[in-house]
Amino acid sequence: MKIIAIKKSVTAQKILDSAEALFAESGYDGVSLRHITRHAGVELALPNYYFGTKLELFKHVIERRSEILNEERMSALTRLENSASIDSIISAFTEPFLRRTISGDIGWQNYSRLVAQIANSARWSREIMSHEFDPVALEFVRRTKICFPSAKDQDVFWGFHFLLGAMTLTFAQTGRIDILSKELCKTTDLVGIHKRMVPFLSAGFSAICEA
Amino acid sequence: MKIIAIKKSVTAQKILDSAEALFAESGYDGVSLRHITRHAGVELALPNYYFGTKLELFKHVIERRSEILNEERMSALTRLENSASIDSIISAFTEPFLRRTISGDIGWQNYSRLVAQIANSARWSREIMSHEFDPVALEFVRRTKICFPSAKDQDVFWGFHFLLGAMTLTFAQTGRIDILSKELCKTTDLVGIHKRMVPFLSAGFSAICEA
DNA sequence: TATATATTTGAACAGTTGTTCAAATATATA
DNA sequence: TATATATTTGAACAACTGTTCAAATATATA
Repeated sequence: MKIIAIKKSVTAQKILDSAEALFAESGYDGVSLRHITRHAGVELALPNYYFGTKLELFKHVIERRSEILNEERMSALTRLENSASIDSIISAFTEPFLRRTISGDIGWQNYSRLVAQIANSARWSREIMSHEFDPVALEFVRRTKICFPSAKDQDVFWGFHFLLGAMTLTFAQTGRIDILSKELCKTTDLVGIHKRMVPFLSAGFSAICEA
Repeated sequence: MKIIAIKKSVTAQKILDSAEALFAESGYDGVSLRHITRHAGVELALPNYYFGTKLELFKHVIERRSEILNEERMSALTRLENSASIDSIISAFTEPFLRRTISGDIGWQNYSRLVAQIANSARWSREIMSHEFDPVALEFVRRTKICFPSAKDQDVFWGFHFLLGAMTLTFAQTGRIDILSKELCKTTDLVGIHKRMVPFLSAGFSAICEA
């Protein structure tokens, strides 16, 4: 089965959509191929026909949108001028994810929740996150170093790490903050959150990267 | 089975330890009762005897250490003077976790990884995180509000949210940052990370909570 | 020591798991 | 239209799942 065929097959896309939604809700092991095929309205044998094993299906789910996200982030980063502020560098990294997630596309919302789980899992983080997202992450680090010429490399890497933690939990949309704040804060208000997140992270970077 | 009996039974503790280690590695659905009992060297029926269902066992694993953590955080927060800085408030919240995790106790390291996954999972976050950790979180918010009198409640809640994301990913110890930074940064160097994390988060809070 | 309670054992239950495959059907090619 | 390729079907496989329980054993109590 070639990639071109998968992209064109509506059956393959239905399987990916259902798998994405269910994996986002219950994780890799919490979902069976029968759950996925029932949800997608297709036969049990079809995931194997298009994607191979369950694990390969899982990786296809991740890759389908990481390709898009990587392109958008990379082009946003390279579009910055050399003297770009830390605010604009952070935004270049976080905004593509924000735009996709708030677009109303339920698929991107599921994907966000799924990535949050993967990023915080020892089992998946190295295997999937590193493989999918490290090249763009390194470009982010490179641009941030230019912004803070006196910063040590480690400071920038740890800054990125804190950014990633804050960002993934935000896009995970767990709803916990809604309960904690007695509905004062809404998990779904991603635009409002983003307006606070970028200044929060910018100040954090400045604090540890400026000598 | 009474709680007192569970705490005294070495079998019950062996089951909790094994469950904790395996759940941390592979999540709730990635681990079977047979994995747990084999790992613990006990019979399959014993988790049911001591804890009931698999889900109840899972919750016992979480509660065992959340009780300790909550007490230590709460007493660290109440020990602060009224004019405490944001640095000291954040430290009061994050240090107990740090101390336990770096103590060398592998159980606490497993617990940290497990909590990170739960906090970023839509399925578990509301059910478990809110129930276990919200009272202390609200005390953290209350103290932070005193620190920033002009801050809106929402700003403080979102600050806490970003803190939680950065902290959980840190204690998750996924090892991804080691790969990204080509071993320049070490996931296991929690003391070094904490020294950067507190200033990072303090500056973030100040940025969004000061008028 | 005799009796009551607590714990452990080993097996069984029905249902679910990922994966495979030959046969059937649909679609494209010549 | 005849032939080749792509896709779908429905069933089967062995292994694994959480839960239950009566019987066996160990421990405490009187």
